[in-house]
Amino acid sequence: MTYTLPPLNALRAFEVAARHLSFKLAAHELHVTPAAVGQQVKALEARLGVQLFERLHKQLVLTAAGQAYLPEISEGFRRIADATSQLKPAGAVLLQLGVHGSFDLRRLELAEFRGAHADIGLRVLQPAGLHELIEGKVDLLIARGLGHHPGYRCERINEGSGLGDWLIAPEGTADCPEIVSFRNWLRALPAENQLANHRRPRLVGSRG
DNA sequence: GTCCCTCTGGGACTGCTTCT
DNA sequence: AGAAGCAGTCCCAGAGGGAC
Repeated sequence: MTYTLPPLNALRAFEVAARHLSFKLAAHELHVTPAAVGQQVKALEARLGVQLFERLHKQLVLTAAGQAYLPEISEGFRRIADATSQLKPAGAVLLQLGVHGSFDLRRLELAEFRGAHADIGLRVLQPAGLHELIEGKVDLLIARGLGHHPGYRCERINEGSGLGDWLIAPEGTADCPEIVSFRNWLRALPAENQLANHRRPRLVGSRG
């Protein structure tokens, strides 16, 4: 069977730009310039013969065609990501976690995570910050004092503590299975673990 | 002046085709 | 099978337009 497909790079540019409704933010996520994203989208529109965005002043708006197209394309990319992660042998999926310098890794009980998720290879880089995340040196980041950042999904780790540790992942990969697994693992940790960094760790031993 | 998108020209890279 | 040439693609920098 032969598939009639538009360029996948152009589809990806469309998907990200549609999520952000901004070429600039899309470019930030894809690590290219806004001009590159704009060209990809324009080329896609030309190829399809359908206008996907309405260009307003300082704002992108999805046309009806774009709105109809986006969920299908997003679902397609999600399926590809899922299929790829299922295809890889155990441990072949490498999740690179960046952690700010004052974070106590013993809070995370990483050895237990590795034991529970043998299919995910976990590598920790400390210290690491947003710079490492933007450069792609890490896949997700535990950062302090970075509540919101365009193009990235930011979630509080220690909810209600009043202290500022955040889990940050690029919007485009925030729903990847391995990142979802780690996020769920983090949420399932006991509250004392999540707060231990700021009280002083009382976990026995270092298993990280 | 600032912000965001578009356009243009050019360099770098990729992949296909042809030749040995 | 491997090397070389070439065309197409991709992306960037910089300039410009338009609205605030």
